[in-house]
Amino acid sequence: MDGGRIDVDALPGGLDLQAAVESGQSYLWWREDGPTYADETHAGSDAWYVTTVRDDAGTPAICRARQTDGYLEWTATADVEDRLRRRLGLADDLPAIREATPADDLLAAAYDAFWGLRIVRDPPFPTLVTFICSAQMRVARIHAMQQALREHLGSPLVHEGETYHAYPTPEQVAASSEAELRDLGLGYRAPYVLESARMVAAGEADPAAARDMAYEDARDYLTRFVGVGEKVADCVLLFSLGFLEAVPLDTWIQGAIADHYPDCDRDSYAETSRAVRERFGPYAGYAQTYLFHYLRTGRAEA
DNA sequence: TAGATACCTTATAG
DNA sequence: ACTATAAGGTATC
Repeated sequence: MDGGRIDVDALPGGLDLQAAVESGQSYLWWREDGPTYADETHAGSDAWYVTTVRDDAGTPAICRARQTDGYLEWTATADVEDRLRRRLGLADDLPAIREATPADDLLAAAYDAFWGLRIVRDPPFPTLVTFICSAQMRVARIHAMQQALREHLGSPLVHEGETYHAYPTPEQVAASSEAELRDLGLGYRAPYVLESARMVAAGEADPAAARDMAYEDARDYLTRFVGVGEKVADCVLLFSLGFLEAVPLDTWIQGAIADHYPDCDRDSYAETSRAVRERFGPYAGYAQTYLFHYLRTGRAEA
C-alpha cells in the first residue's frame, strides 16, 4: 500500500483530471463510481479513477487517483508518483504553452472552458492498440474495448481487497486469436490489433522506438503497424510519445479546419498537417486536444 | 500517386 | 419494430 498527494495549485496552469482522462486522449483510466463517458457533460467531478502502470521491469501496479480540494491524491500498490506525474503531463507549463500558441476566439474559448486539461503520456503499446481500435468508433465504445481487453487478457492484481486487471502485454495480446478479439467487440480491427501485437512481441517493431525520431519520420515509422495510418500514428505520437506538435486530423478537427481555419485546408493529410503545425506552432497538439474536447462536448454551440 | 469502396459492430435517428 | 446512418480510419484495389 502506497500513496500520496500533490498540490495542483502549485502546477503551472493547474489540473483538470477529469478532462485529462475523459477527453478522448486516454482510454486507460476508468471511473470507480460508474461507467466512464456515461455522462460527458458532468463537471467538477471528484470521482476516483483507476489505471495500471508498469515499472521499467514491466511489473504492473494499480493506481487509484482523484482530484479534490485542490489536491491530486492517489493510492497504489507501489510508489508510482514519478510515473503518475509523467502520465498526466504535470511538468507541462500550460500558461507558457498557451502563450506560445497564436490566439483566436475559438481556441481561446476552448482553453477557457477546460483550463487545466493536460496532454497525457500514456504507455506506447496500450496507446497503439487503443487508437487502432478507435477507427470508426465512438469514444465510449473505444473505452469499453480497452476494458474488455484488460479483463479478458490482462493479469489480475489485487489492491485494497479489490481485483483489477493490468492492460495486457504485447505477448498476451499476441497469444490471443482473431476470433477471441472479435468476441471482445473489436470487429474488423481484431486482425489489425493481433498482427500489430505480434510484431511488437516478436521484436519486429516497437512503437517506443519512434520517440527518438524527427516528427515526420516518427509518424511514418508508426504506420508500419497494421491498422495504423497517419491519424492513428499522430495519436500515438501526441498522447504517448510527447510529440506536442502532432495534430491528429480526425473528423472533428477536419471539420473545425474547414469551418474556422480554411487557409490550412489542403488536399492531403500530410499537407494539412504541415499547414496546421505552421499556423499553431510547436504546441499545435495542445490546441488540437482543447478544440477536440470543446467541440465534441458541444460547448461550442454559440 | 490519387480516388473509390469495403469493413465489424453498436447506438441513435427517422 | 425496422432500416438507414454514422461512429477519433485504414487497407486494398
